Amino acid sequence: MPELPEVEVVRRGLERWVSGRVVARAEVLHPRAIRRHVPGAAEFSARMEGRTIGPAERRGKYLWLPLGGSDAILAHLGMSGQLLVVEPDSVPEKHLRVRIGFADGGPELRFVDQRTFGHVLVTRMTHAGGRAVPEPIAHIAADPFERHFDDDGFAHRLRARQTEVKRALLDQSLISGVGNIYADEALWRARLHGARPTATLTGPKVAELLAATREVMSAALSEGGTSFDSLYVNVNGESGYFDRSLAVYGRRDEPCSRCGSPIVRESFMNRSSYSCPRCQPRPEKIAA
DNA sequence: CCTTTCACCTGTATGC
DNA sequence: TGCATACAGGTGAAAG
Repeated sequence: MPELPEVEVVRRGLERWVSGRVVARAEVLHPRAIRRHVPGAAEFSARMEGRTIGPAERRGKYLWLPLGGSDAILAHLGMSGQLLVVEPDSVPEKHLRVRIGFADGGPELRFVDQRTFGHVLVTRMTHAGGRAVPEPIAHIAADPFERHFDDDGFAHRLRARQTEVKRALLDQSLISGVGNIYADEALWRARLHGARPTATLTGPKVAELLAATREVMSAALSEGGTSFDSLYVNVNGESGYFDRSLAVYGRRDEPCSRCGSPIVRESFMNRSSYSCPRCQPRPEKIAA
């Protein structure tokens, strides 16, 4: 379940193994993997053949490889997507969706995705949020590690929302890169229950939550990303693993490391939320 | 316009 | 054993 730290690990792998190389051919093995490339598979391949891959970039959970001329290969790993760099003659993976070969005859880039929630496409670049980004993600907010992320603006917009704080953290148009795992971890660090109405948070509390978000994702990145079901694999096929450092996620009934109370699991948006019932008390419902 | 819900997808674990 | 069900959950379209 790649979130920002895992995607950043992949970006670094692409930067090392793919940037600077010339695309020779691209093959689409599953149409759903390029469903957001409207012109179709043939155009997808033709669009990148002969072009040189630029430095790998990322915003939140999206990755892209500039092709020059304001084009880029944009990728999202979804739930189970992997970008692998492997020898061209290596056995095709069971869920191989797209393969991109290079003119130098070296290792090829493969997009492998069991659940095909992820996707790849070639797109034009545009300008959004003070930065050149691929057109399809112009609506995605800056992530908290971007140089120009606006902390005060984030606090202001979050507090103006009529929703709960975990929903806001997961809203990629407000802040990008945060998924279910790190949202729970950040909320635990900030001692907030996910159901807390955003409008009741003070500015300093939002700043604390933002700091906690950065801390937990920095820690994950320093250890190479998190994985739970072995589906997440970095660009060279090496699995990232970080779950020992998680305080609450997936730890139902285990003692909270701060107060010893058993961690509880609650259903949320057809997902799971984990929290400490003592450190993060659920806000009382206020009658309307 | 803002917020919430649901479809999309498949492998693994669990229950009867 | 076999079948049904729950679960993992990011995204964006659709609904409210």
